Amino acid sequence: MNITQHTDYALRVLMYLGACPERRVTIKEVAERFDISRSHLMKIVTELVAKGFVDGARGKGGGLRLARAPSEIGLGDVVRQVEPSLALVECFGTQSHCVLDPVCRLKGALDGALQAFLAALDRVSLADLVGSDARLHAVLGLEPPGRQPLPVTILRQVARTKGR
Amino acid sequence: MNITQHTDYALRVLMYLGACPERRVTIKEVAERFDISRSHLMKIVTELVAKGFVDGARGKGGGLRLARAPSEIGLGDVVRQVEPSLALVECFGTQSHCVLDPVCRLKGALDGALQAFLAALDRVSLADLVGSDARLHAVLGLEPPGRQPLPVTILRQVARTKGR
DNA sequence: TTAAAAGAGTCAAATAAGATGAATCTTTTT
DNA sequence: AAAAAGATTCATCTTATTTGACTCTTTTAA
Repeated sequence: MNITQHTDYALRVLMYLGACPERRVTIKEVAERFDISRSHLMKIVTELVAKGFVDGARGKGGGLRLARAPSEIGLGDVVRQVEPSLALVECFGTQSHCVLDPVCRLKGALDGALQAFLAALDRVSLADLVGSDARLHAVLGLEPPGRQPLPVTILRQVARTKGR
Repeated sequence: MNITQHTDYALRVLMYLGACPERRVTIKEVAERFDISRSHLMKIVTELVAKGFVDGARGKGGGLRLARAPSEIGLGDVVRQVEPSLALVECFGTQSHCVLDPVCRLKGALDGALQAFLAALDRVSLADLVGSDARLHAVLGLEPPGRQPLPVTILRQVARTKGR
């Protein structure tokens, strides 16, 4: 059982944006920081924009920022909307092929567990993940909140050393 | 997010066995009833035997039966032991490649949700799934509890009509 | 008004996990 | 001994996911 990297990265992008509330962040910057391809990350971001989590601006000086306050972004919402499928087993779909289906209580049990899973995530917001201290900034190589823009050239060098 | 069919079938096999406490059931019979290949199902059963959920007997007159009472088999246990991986995201493993890892609270949130998921399953036993009524027997085409052995020839005919 | 920055979209390919089944081996009972 | 039944091994097929190149569109700043 796992969630897709797609969803995983979506959550991490939101964390990155939550850590930089004072400016717009470009996809390129995030891609280099996380060391993944820009094209790949683009799809994730595009979806986050479409689903209303992120506000994207085009053109020179554009970039990304959270569309809502971090405290208003629940992890459960993100997972529900971004994860491609929450059908734990085949029979969650419309037509099951299993002979047990008509009387099966397994489906109900699994669905209950799934709801418990999502409910646990609902209790956590992006604000909880980002926190108020500067540790996240430090790890991301960002300035403390309220300082100058990011020195992109340095980030590029960091990315180069791993080569991708 | 999904659990593997492997785990799904493991649970269904246990349900089948739970519905037939009075006799040993062969893998072939279960495979035909669920319309999946014997070889495939074999691996699932072998694992259930190795993990102590099922008691398998070889030789003529052999077959499968539950190794414990249905009320003593919790769904959480089964999922924990049978599902190949419960690492929701990459960073659950030993070495994460994510820059956020040292300060990441996402991992904790996801793990909390996973524990809630498993805890919900812990509250359900195989006995809860099988129930005391005859509905499961009916769907499986089995005799009501305490009657003669299953007419295998009929089951074979049923399986043939779908061809596999 | 034009060039550059940046996001959006399309397409195809590479991976890897999972699912599948054939063939053979081993054990046990009649 | 023979048949029944589970155990093991091996190879292949399938599919979701991951990946990234290439091109298009929008928008801002000079």
